[in-house]
Formats: sequence, C-alpha cells, structure tokens
Amino acid sequence: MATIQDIARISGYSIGTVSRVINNRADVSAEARRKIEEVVREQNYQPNSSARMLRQSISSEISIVVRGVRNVFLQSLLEGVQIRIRDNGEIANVQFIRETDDEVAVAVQVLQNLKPKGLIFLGGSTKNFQEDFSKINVPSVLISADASGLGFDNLSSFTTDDVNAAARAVGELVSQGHRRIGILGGYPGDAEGMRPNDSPAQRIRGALEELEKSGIAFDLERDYEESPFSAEGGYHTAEKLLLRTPDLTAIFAISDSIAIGAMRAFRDMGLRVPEDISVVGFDGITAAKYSVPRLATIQQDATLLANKSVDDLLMRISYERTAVHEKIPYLYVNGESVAQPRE
Amino acid sequence: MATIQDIARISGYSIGTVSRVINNRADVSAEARRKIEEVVREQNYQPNSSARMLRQSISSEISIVVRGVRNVFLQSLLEGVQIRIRDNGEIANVQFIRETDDEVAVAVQVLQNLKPKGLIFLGGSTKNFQEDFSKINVPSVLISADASGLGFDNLSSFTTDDVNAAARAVGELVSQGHRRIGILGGYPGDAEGMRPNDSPAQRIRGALEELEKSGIAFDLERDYEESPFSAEGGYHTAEKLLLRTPDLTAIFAISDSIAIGAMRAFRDMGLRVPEDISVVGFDGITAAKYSVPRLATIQQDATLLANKSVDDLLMRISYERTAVHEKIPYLYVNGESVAQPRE
DNA sequence: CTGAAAGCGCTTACAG
DNA sequence: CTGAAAGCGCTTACAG
Repeated sequence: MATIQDIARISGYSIGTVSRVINNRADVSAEARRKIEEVVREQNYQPNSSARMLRQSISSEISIVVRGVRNVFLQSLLEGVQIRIRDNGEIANVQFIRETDDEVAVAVQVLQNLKPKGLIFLGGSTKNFQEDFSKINVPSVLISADASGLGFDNLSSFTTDDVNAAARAVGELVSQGHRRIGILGGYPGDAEGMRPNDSPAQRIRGALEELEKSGIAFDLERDYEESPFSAEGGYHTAEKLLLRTPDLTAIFAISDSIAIGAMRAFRDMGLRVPEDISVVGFDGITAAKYSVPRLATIQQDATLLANKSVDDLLMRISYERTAVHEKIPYLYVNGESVAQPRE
Repeated sequence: MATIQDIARISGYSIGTVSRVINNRADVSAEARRKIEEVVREQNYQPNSSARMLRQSISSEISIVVRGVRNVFLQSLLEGVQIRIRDNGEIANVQFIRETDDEVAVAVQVLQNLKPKGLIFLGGSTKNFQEDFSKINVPSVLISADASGLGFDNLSSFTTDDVNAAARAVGELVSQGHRRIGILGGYPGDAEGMRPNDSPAQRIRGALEELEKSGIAFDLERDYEESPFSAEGGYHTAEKLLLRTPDLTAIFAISDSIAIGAMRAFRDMGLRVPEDISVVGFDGITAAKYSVPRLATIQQDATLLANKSVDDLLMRISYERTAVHEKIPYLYVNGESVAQPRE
C-alpha cells in the first residue's frame, strides 16, 4: 500500500503539498496538482482513513441507527439510504436496535466509539430526542418522525404526511359506506413514551379527525387496539379487537404488516376480506402487492424519503446549513381488501 | 474525552503500562492492574479506535457484505448476525450490493478502505470466491453457500442442507400423489456464473434427485423456469411456466418470496391454491406464516446460521483455527398450500 | 514488571 | 505557493 510519503517521494513534492492536493485545497499550483494527481492515480493511492480520523478526530463514516428490526418498511428505507450513501462515495455503518431500545442513547455511544461525521435515524420516538439529543453535535436526520417541534438545529427530519395520509385511508372506508371502523396499532396521545409528533400518533390523529369530520362515532376503549409493527402483532390484536367489538365492518391498520396479520386472523376466524370486513393498511411494502386479497394501502415513497434525507445530511456535513423538516408525498393504492359493508 | 495520557497521569503509571492493562496483557502486576482499571472506570475511558487502527493497521470492525438487497431471508439473517455481533461487544458495518454485483470484488475494496478484522458474506456465488477470494487475507465466513470445495483456509461456510431440504419439500408433493411437478427459481448446473455448490443449484439438485428416485419424469425445458429471488420474479415466472405447461399440479419454489409471488399469479389466473395447484416454498420467512393460504415450506434456522457463523468468525479472529464448513438442520413446515391433485 | 521512545499516516498552523 | 515540523492517541520492541 502506497502512503502519502511514497506519493511525495515519487512526485518530488513534500507530503504537505500532496495532502493539500488530496484534500482539494485551493492554494496549490496547477503544475503541482497535475503532477501529484498523476502519481496518485498511477500508484492507486488511497489515504489511510485511520490516520485521517486520528488527526481530525472525526471519522469519514456515516452511522445509521435502525430502530425496530422487524419493521419491513424501515428495511426498504435502509436499503434506499445505503444505496444513496454509496452512490455518493461515502461509507455507512448500521446499528440495529430493538423497538424498545433508546436510539439516542445508542447514538451517543456510537458517537463516542466511531465518531461518525453524520447520523441517520430510521424510526424513532421524539421523546428520546427531546431528552438526550442535545448530547449529539454532528449533523443528523430523523426519518419517519417529525422533529420540527424539537428545535435542534443539527437535526433534520423527513416524513410522510401521516395525518393527511391516515385521513385519506379512513376516508376511503367512509366513502364506501363504513360507519363502524376499527383502528389497529399506533398510540393515541402521549402514551408509552411516544409523542404526538411520532408517526404512530400522527396516523391515529389523522384517522380520528377524519372520523369526526364524517360524524362517525369512535370509542378508543372499544374500537381501537394497540399493536407492535409486525404481522404477528397484527394477528393477535386484530383477533382481540374483533372478539370485543364484533360489529366492526372495516379496519384501518397503521402499517401493512399489521394489516397482513389482521387479514390472516380474520380468515382464521371464518371472516372473508373484504366481503365480511374491509382492511386498509399503511406503508406500501412489497408483501401488500402480493397478498390475497391485495391490500389497499397508503404508499409511502421510500426512495424519495431516503434520497432527500441523505442529500440533506451530506450538504449539512460539508456546508453550514440549517436543518429542514419536510413532508414527502404519498399515494393511496387501491387493492382488493376494501368493499362496501354488507346489507 | 480522557486519553491514555490522562489515565497514565492520574494512575501514576506510564502509558505503556496502561496500554498493557487495557489490552489484557499478562505481564502487569496485580497492583498496577487494579489501580489502572479503577481509573479507567472512573474516567469512563474509551480507547481511541482510530489511533489503535493506525498503529495496528487493522480496524476493530467486522464488515458484512449482503448480496441481494431484495432477498427477505437474507434480511433476517443480517438481523441475527448484527445482533450476535453486538452482543459480543463488537461493531459491524454493512455493505449492501445488488444480486448481480460481485461480492468478492466489493470485499477487496472494503478491505482496502476499512481494513476490517473479519468479513461475513450473506448470499454469494462460489464462482466469485473461486476467482478472487485469494486476494482476501482476513478470517471470513460465507453464509448460504457451501465453500468446502474451494480450499481457502480463511473461509468458513454455514448453510442449510439444501439438497436434502429440497428433496424433502418435493417428497411432500410426491407423497400427496403429485406426478406433474414444476420448479421455479434456481440454476441447474453451471449456468449464469453459478456453481453447483451455490444454494440455488443445490436446491434444484435435491429436487431433481427426489423426482428421479420417485420415477417421475421432469423436463427442464418444459417444467422449470428460472426466477430472481423476489415475489415479483415469482409472479412473472409462475405465469410463464403455467401458460407453457398447464398440466402441472404442483410447484416447488426455491424461495418463499418466489412462492408467494407464484400463489398470487395463480390466483390472478383463476386457479385456486391448493385445490387446483399445490405450492411448496423454501426459507420460512414471516410472510409465509401469514399468507393466504399459509405456505408449506422448508424452515431454515436463521438464528442458528447467524450465531454459528459469528461465533466461528470471532474465534478465528482471535485464535489460530482452521475454517469449518457446516450444514445447519432445517424443518419442513406444513401449510395450507398443499393438497392432493384433483380427480 | 515497568518506563522511555519510536513510529503508524495523516493534517495544519507556521515560516518563508 | 511550498516545505519542515508538530502532534493526533495509541502499541510495541527495547532496556533495565
């Protein structure tokens, strides 16, 4: 492996000048730049990142913290983020944590150990950010929760417009004539360490607003069941909800995984989807396109979320910019899981 | 942030001795060890990994290369691997590459840039290893393809017994009375840069052996269709296969994603699963448990594959051991997607 | 068992 | 515009 010493010796310049060329500093003569760049190419020289990090006491990597390893939508988001980072010639490391772990606490530790130059959070609850994010001083992005209310100038956030999207999903059920609609998943209000700006809460909010606007009665105690973001969670909570409230004719699940588990539960209870009960999901994961019946859902734009987030982070790493908070458009996708209520 | 200098100053020992304590060297007095460890704890000292890497010219990270971002089974494997690595206090970075990319070429580059102390490959074709793995000199593990024939002493491999598992899956179809069985996915023989030891080829082999043993005729041109590892791939190739060969009564898909896409395609063609056509998958992903109908499949033990692979890698990083090649047990899981052929 | 010192490969004031 | 030199925080022969 060639080092900066070799390049200096071969090119006839000092290592200082070589370093300046490598780092694209302006104060180098065109002549020196040309010659040194040629040698760099010839020798296939790659700067030693450890030495660089040691000197600058910051790594050249970006750390990604994924909260909720079972969440299929986050996986597609992660894929998009990784690809965008690589396409920009940057390197990322990933930390997977459980849905119950504290992503900010993990990030603080990662920051100490790996010294990333930027952080990306996939999934997360604004509560943890509120409490501990002040310990983090590198540019960061939170994807899938709105951090605008938190007031950190090094934290951007990109998210689907959860309130409107959920309202749209419920609106589809209402327009089919449903008046007895159940909700699966999410957290109403300030429960369980969640905050009103987290997407589970936002989706509930959008759904409730739409119901109210349509003059449809809804009772959280009776028509709603909390659920983890998984098919397994959806299966069990759907069963529980429908045993308690058998007159429901439609379900809004705040994630496709939950919806798919719910559809399977209904089937096992002897109910047909959509003839006996309609289901709408949220996310637009692959499984929703191939399920039987095909799931009607809100399609989030994972690619756009990923690309915008990475681009914003890279800009803020290199230049002085303020954090932004942006809502990404969604699409309602028809499926086979919604029909008019019986009789 | 405390440095080794601070610990030396506070404890009254030299930085050499502190370094020896941190690295658990034997040649330190109990007294010195006790005192220094106390100061380390008090100061919450974390060695600077960049300095360490620079000095030792090797990173303390493990790099994971995932080939086939769309492959759901690899995602669950990745999850298991990550968790096992973290549970052992180690740090991993992940590189996602496309199914068509060369995982060994990427690894060579990663090795140069990140200098990981070990490599884990999720998915991969032995062809690329055969050609270029000699350039890689750190302990490595290949998961989901058998590398025993390659003869690299720094490359272990862990894989499900694909031949027997595929034979078992097809055997279930045969025992139900099926004689016209189609196969979806995989590569027979040496096609497309695949090698006979790669799992797609092994699964085909097991299936063909079982068919032959049962005296069932099979024509690759007529009864088989190649498919990418995805629901989308399964959807299109299943349709193509059945339009060409409509007398098939059962399908063996070499992955659950393919099987799920196939079931959806059959439904859209007006066929019922399993009444009109039976389907068996391979992998045991979550979606298979919640699909309608539930998919009969081979359940691979992702957790055991992940744990054994990580444990083996960590042992070989720390100690002089030879690489191993191990087959992990599988389970056949009954579903609702298999029935006897009609009439 | 311990300390003093070299050196890993860089970046960056400082001088000219 | 360029070079010489300090120093980032460690590890590891070397000497005692």
